[in-house]
Order: sequence, then structure tokens, then C-alpha cells
Amino acid sequence: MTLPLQAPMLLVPPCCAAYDRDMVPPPANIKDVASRAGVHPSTVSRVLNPATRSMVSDRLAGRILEIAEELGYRRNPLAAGLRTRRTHTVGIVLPDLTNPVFPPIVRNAEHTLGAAGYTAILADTGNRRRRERAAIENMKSRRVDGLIVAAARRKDPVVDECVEMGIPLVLVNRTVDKHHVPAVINDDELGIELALKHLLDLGHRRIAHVGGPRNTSTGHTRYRSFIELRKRFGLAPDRELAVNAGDYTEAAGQDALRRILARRRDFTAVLAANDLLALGCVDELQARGLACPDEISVTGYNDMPFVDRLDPPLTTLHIPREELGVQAANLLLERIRQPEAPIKQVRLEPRIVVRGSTAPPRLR
Amino acid sequence: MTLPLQAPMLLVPPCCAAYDRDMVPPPANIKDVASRAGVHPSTVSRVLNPATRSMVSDRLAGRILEIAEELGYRRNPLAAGLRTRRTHTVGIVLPDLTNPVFPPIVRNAEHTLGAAGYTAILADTGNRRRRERAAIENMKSRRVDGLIVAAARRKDPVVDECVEMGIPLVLVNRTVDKHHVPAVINDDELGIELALKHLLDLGHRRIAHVGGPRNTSTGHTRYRSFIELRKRFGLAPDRELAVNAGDYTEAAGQDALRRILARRRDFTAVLAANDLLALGCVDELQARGLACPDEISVTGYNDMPFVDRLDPPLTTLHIPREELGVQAANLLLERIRQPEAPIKQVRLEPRIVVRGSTAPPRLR
DNA sequence: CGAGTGTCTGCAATCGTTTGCAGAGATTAA
DNA sequence: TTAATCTCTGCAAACGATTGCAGACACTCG
Repeated sequence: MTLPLQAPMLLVPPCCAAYDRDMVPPPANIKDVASRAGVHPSTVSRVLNPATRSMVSDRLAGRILEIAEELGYRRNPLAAGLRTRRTHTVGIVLPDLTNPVFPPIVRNAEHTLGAAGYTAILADTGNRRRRERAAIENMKSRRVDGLIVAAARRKDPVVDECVEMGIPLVLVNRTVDKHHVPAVINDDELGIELALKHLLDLGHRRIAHVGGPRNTSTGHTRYRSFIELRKRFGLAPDRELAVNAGDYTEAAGQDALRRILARRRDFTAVLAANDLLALGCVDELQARGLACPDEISVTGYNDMPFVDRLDPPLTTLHIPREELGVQAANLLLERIRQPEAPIKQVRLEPRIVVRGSTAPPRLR
Repeated sequence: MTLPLQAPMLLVPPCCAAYDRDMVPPPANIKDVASRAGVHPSTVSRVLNPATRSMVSDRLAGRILEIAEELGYRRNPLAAGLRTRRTHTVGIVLPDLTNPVFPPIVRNAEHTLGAAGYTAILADTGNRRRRERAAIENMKSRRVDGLIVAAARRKDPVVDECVEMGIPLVLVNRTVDKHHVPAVINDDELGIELALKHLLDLGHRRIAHVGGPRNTSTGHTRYRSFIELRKRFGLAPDRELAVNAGDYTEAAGQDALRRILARRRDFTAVLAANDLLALGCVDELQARGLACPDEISVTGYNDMPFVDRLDPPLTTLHIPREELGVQAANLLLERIRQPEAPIKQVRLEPRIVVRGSTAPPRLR
């Protein structure tokens, strides 16, 4: 492991492990630059930091920059972070990266943060509360400058804690019940209204709802909107036809529809709170030999990638996923820069995409 | 920002913003614990570090642990990392998170790393070389303990550089031409063989190949395997029927098939190097009114989520995505712990999943 | 009783930056 | 000529941990 090479063999003390051939010169630090320039490290620091750049004469600054370049100097964010308490690091917490809604959000958030000089730390909680807690705990101890949380529950003590501690935090996709938390979400009332209207326009009257988990804001709001809008549109309230799934998965959707079918079979359409749930519904219909959309129409929510090429192509609500990521990142950046600024919530509008999974009800 | 709280409010000079009531006490550090326990910080450090734990008497250690717990002490990984040069941080670099192959890999890698006490930093390069370079540069300057790279090109100077610098690194999904880099990949020869055999068994003889980008190991290996296996199976070499797409996207796949169709139209099946490419092929066939699989069969590679429910359901090669992530993480952890251990490459076996996009050739 | 042996803990330097403060010159004003 | 002002740079103390070294102490043994 210790074999001199490169350097003139003869001059190398054979005892000295530092001349190891595998050894790579350690990256230059601020002291190296300073001594090479014949100045004090603090001067170098000032040159490299835009805020203090003007404190040193242009002539000297130029020379220092050259030398830094020449040595390939890169400042050590750990050391800087230790001193300044700003790590230029942001945590992204999500419930399940394999849910196709999240990758575009994460991707665009990461890009936006990166462009602003921030690095993303990722944690997938697998929908587990303990892991959410652990992930955020870890990020806090790593002194992240802020958090983007997509895994929030409606009541989320971990989120509350961050807010109390004054850690800049932005929720995305889902929010919490407390209203003073910055968030970028969908206009779910509008989404459900669009879907419901679409089904009504087609002539459906007996419409079932497979909702999301009630402990998520999306599950809750979409469910509530469904109930209220029914009323508004003059349909009799019919709680028997609305059910909440335990999770945003196909299996949970299938199970939920099964529960509805156990009670009633006279509906002609299912409005699902999410594409995965919708797919679960389609599965259950198929299993029972009920044709979609000929016998029963199904709508989803999110317009996940590829649902346009499914069989049947899913009628669903398109949400601006990329936009969600970008806005969340920007909101967080604002918040980091001005922690005292008033809290903003951004609500993006979904748009309905009509495809093959919905059709006029067959008379029966 | 100096911010004692707790202290009796009445003693607080009303002018001083630092005593703001919104202010939160700073997290306890090792000195707080030490002084509370009446010992030196180094003692606390030793208690908290498993490797040095045995150096201090059980009695004292117990007391210190209690106090640490009581104060909610969490060690500061930045400070520790600065001193020890180990940040317990791993970089994950990928080309495109919205490609459904990657989320499961990332997810499982992150879980595995997390269980071992490592935190994941994420970068999506958007398939851009510059961004790959920048991302890795950033991670290096953040002193990650290792890297998992899914965005590697066959010739990848950035990867070479990391290897030279001795940064533990594991490639996943794709590898580089140089063979002494640890990697977890698919057995692409086997995959192509399975697909080709399947088509031959169905009776196809004139088979086209839409390959991936030649600068990726997967694109290259699958292409080469296709050519060689043709020979081995006694089919005449026919380079006119094999084309490389510029990218792993539907658009590139569609374009590639278009190029083949411009030359020849007598093939009865397309073996695509990737599911997205396969979908692009299906699009092009559809656009030309060629039925799949009735007139032309198509196979993919990767078995992305939901391709089983497409129209037509895609015949493809299933790869153990979860396993890829887990193994990559484990390989990296090994490498971090024993940088001098011999280099390992793990090759996982794909398995063919026959679905609706392939059928016997129609006589014509 | 003194030396030798171990066990436990403290000291202080270190990791690489940042930043308040002060001092050195240069320049201007009186 | 001297004082006042301004501009630039250096000093040194943080930030929060880790760790080689050595000292304190208790104990055993000859």
C-alpha cells in the first residue's frame, strides 16, 4: 500500500507513507491559496465571497482569483457551514418515489434549487411516520437551510415542530390543516368540480367516489369537495357511494371499490381521487366482468405518465407537476432569504383530460 | 444571533432583538453536555462514539448518555465531518428521474444507505454532460463518502477522475468501458438472447433492432448482442435492420423506427433496447396503420411500471429494479469500509415477460 | 515504600472557513 | 506639519466536533 513512485525515487525517504503512489494530493484549501498569494486567508475568503468582494482592491482580488483557479481551489461547504450556519442544503422528504407523481416534482425542485446554489438531500419515507420523523430529524441535525415536504399528513407534528423551530419549510402537493404553512398545492375543489361536471355532462347521476386516505389533505379535500359539489349540483347526498381508501395504491383502490360494490351496484361512474386508485377500480371492474367505460366510467387524478396509453386510456385531471416542483423550490428560496416575509400558499389549477375511460351511461 | 431563552424575561433588555420571544434555543452541543455532566467534551465524544465507547467507565458513560438524552443532544455531522473527513453522505447521480427505471433504484438505494447511517444527496443531470460534471464536482466538494452513478457514459472522464482520486464509486444500471469500476448491472446479453429467442420461437426471422444510444453501455451491449446472437442463431447479418436511437425516449424510438422503415419494410418484429423506445416504435407503427402485434411484434426492456396495462401490453424483459438499488448501495458501503478490497461487478439476470405486443408473424 | 502497571479522563491541536476588530498606510483637510 | 479620514489587509477567535498524548490516580507486587 505504500510505494513511492512519480517523485524522484531516490529522494523519497522509504519510510514515509505520505509518498504513497496511490495517494492523491489533498484538495487545495484556503490557506494554500493565501500563502501562494502571499496574503492572509481572510483576504482570500473575502475575495471569494460576493458580499465581501468589494472590500479588497481589484488588483489583489484578480490575482487571488487567478491563483485559486490555478490550484483548483473549491471552498469546503462543511467548514463554511459550520461557521456561518448556512449549509446551502435543502431536504426533500417524500412518501414514495415510485408513485409517478413525485419524480417530476423532485426533479424540477432539484433543478431549481441547484440553479440557486443549493444541494438536495433526499429521503423517501415509504409512507411511514417513523421514517418521516427520522428523516426530518436527520436533516435538521445536518443543518439543512430548508425543507420541502411532500409527505405531510393533515395533522403532522413533525411539520409543526419545524415551523416552531423556525426552519424554512414548504409543503408540496399535500398540505396540513393548520393554515400558516407555506405550500404549493393543487386546486382540488376545482379538480373535483371539473371531473364531476364532466360525468354529469355525459349523463351520469349515480356517481361513486373512491377517495384517498383521510389523513392526507388531498384525500380529505377531494372527498369533501365531492360531497359538497354533489349537493351544489342538486344531487341527493349519498354517503353510501363515497369511500376512502387507506392508501394511494392500486390495491387500496381495488379494495375500496369492492367495499362500495358490497353495498350498492347501481352507480354508473366512479370518480377516483387519484390515478392509482382509478387503476385499482378498473381492475376490480374487470375482475367482475364489468366493462369500462361501457358499463361503468372511471376518472382519475394526476394524469400520471402513460395513463394516456392504458387500456382504456384514463380520463383524469392533469396537474402541472413540473410547475409544482419549480414553485415549491422558489417558495422555499424566498423563505430562506426572508424568513419573516408573509406566508404564501400557491394553488395551481388542474385541467381535465378526457380520454377513453368515460362514456355516457348505458341505460339499465 | 445570540439567543438565550428560558432566562427570566424580566432581565431581558427590551431593546435587544436577540431575546425575541420567537427565538428558539439553539440545539445543545457537545460542550453543553460536557459541562452539565462536569466532564470534558472529549469524554462525551468518546462515550458517543461506539469505537471509543469502551474507553470510559460504564458508570460515567451511563450518566453522560442520560444527560445527552435529556438535553436532546444530536451530534453535528458537519463539525464531525470536518474533523474526520467522513460525512456519512453519499451522492446519487442519475440522468433522468422521470424515466421510470430509476425511482425504484434510487428509493431502494436510499433505504439501504439510510439503514447504514448514510444520507443521500441527489442530482438529476437531465442527460447533460455538463450537469453530470457539475453535480459530481459539487458532491466532491461536499466531501461525500461515496457515489452511486446511474448516469455513466461508456467513456466517462468524470467517472475516471473519481476513480483516480480514490473516491468510492459504484455504477448502477449502466457501466463504463474500463472494466475496473465496481458496478451493478443487468446481464444484457442474456436479456437480448431471451427476447430474440422468444421472437424466433414465434416464427419471426426478419427482426429489426432499435438500439439505445451507443455512448451508453446498455445501448452498446444490447446492440452488439443483437448482432452477434443473430449470427449464432444462424440468421444472416443484416445491419440495415439495426439502428441506434439518440436517446432513451419515446420520441427517439419513434424516430429510429422511422429510419428503419425508410430502408426496409419487410421485417415482422422489432426488438427495442428499452421500453420507452418500444413505446415510440408502437407509436410509429400506429401512425402508419401497422397493427401491433398483428402485423409487427414489438419487445421492450426494463418492464417499467404499468407497461403490463398498456394497449397492447408490452412484452419485455423484467429487471430486478429494487435489487439493483439495494446491491448498488451495499457494494458502495463495502467499498467505503474497505477501499482496497478487490473490485466487484454484480450482474443481475433479467427474465422475459411475454405479453400482448408479440405474436407469430402473419404470412405476407 | 517505591516502582511498575493499568485505567480513566483532560488538554490542546486540528479540520477549513468566516468575520469583528484593529492596525497600517495613504490621502485629505486644517 | 499634524490630525482626521478612508481603504485595505491581517489577527485571532469562533463554529462543533475528534484524537494523540500525557497526566492523575488506584492498584499490585517485590
